[in-house]
Amino acid sequence: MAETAKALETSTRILDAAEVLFVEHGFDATSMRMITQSAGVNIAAVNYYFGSKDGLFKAVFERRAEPFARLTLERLGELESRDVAPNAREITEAFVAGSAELGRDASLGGLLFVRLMGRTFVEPHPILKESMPRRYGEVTRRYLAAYRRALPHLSDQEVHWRFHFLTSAMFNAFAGNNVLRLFMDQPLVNARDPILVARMLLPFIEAGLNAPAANP
Amino acid sequence: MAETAKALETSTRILDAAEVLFVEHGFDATSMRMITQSAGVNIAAVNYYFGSKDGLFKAVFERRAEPFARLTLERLGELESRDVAPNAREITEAFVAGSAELGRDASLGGLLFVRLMGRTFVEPHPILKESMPRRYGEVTRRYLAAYRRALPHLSDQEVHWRFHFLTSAMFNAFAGNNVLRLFMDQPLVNARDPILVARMLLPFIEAGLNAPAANP
DNA sequence: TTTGTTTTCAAACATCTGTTTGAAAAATTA
DNA sequence: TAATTTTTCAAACAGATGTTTGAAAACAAA
Repeated sequence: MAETAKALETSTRILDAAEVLFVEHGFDATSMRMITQSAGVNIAAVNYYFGSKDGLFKAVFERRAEPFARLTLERLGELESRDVAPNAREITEAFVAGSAELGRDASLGGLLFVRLMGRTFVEPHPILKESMPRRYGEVTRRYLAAYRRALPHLSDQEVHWRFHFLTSAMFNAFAGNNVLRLFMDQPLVNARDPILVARMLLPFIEAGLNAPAANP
Repeated sequence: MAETAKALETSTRILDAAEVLFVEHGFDATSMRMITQSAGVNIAAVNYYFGSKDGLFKAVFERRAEPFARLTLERLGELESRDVAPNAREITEAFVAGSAELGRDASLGGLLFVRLMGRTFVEPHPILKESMPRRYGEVTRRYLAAYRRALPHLSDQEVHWRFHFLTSAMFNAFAGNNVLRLFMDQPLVNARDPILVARMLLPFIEAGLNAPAANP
């Protein structure tokens, strides 16, 4: 199945609709009927093309996973092919640029995938347990190694901690998961424009990474 | 209703069970039957004491909201009553200390509430729209003002952005929402111990806050 | 066209959802 | 004690959930 042009168009419409709804409402709060209605297809189509709702979720993720991994690895590769070793700022720029690029190009899923990532950290769906490390293991390992070289004053452990912090800040920022939006009536900052977010984010992260070690 | 000792004990058992389950599975994926079964009470008890599932969620939040707001405001108040103006590190310590304290004291909800907060940024429940700004508006305003004074080289806007970044990193760190946990098979960093998290977090955030402005 | 495959569709499936009911039990008040 | 209120409980409620069915429609290959 899913070989003809017709089938491809239908399954794509389902993926597009599901992506938006999963990001907006989360996995559990998004029903099959919401998805199929939004996609303009029959309810049975989801099970026909993706087997189950879980299968659809996985497919939604898989479609964006490769471009994202490719983009971030490409940027890092360019950096490391130079003759001078990249510093923390440049490595971060490569990573952020990949995300921002993804966020700008609608054909790559736009900001939706970044937001979906942000959700997934908080509520990881069991079905991704296996595919995520396979897809992003290399990305993570290579960025961690690059940071390690750029930050010789930090231990392995502490480099991992800081990567944890920077990705949290980054994904939430791109997703617009703003504390202020929740805590204040008129938040001053509520933008999701990837360019603006990246510009605000970079000085913060660069300084945070270069900070002295916590361990004495 | 909810005046006798018996009623108080029952409603507390419901709140405790619901808190754990909401944090673990989220609002939608947690059913009434899961909650009442875990609490050892009849299904109807939730509607009897809290009116509805939404009402229960609000009650779960409200129970922890006041102690958290009080703790963070107390720490800031102590700082500002000194004769020297606090710097960014000290202000952050006050904020983080409040969260860590909450995380350590089980009677205050332990880490559960911090994790629930983390979830709420990503999937804000409509029922909190009104109560959150009322509860945390003052906390946010006072911390933002303190940061503003401690970071005169930053605009209002940029202070807000950095507060956004620091809270994202903080809540995710305390909640253990680790990118590495999702991306790698054997994450080096997976601790949720508030003391350790706070020690790793502080140098990163302090440096990030003090970083030069992004705007030229 | 005829044959075979792929795709759509309305309807029904069993199961789970949050909520309500009305009576029994327990606790409190008089 | 008896009268009254508060709290529990099993059962049922209407509606939504993901999934399956089997036939009709659309398409492709012969």
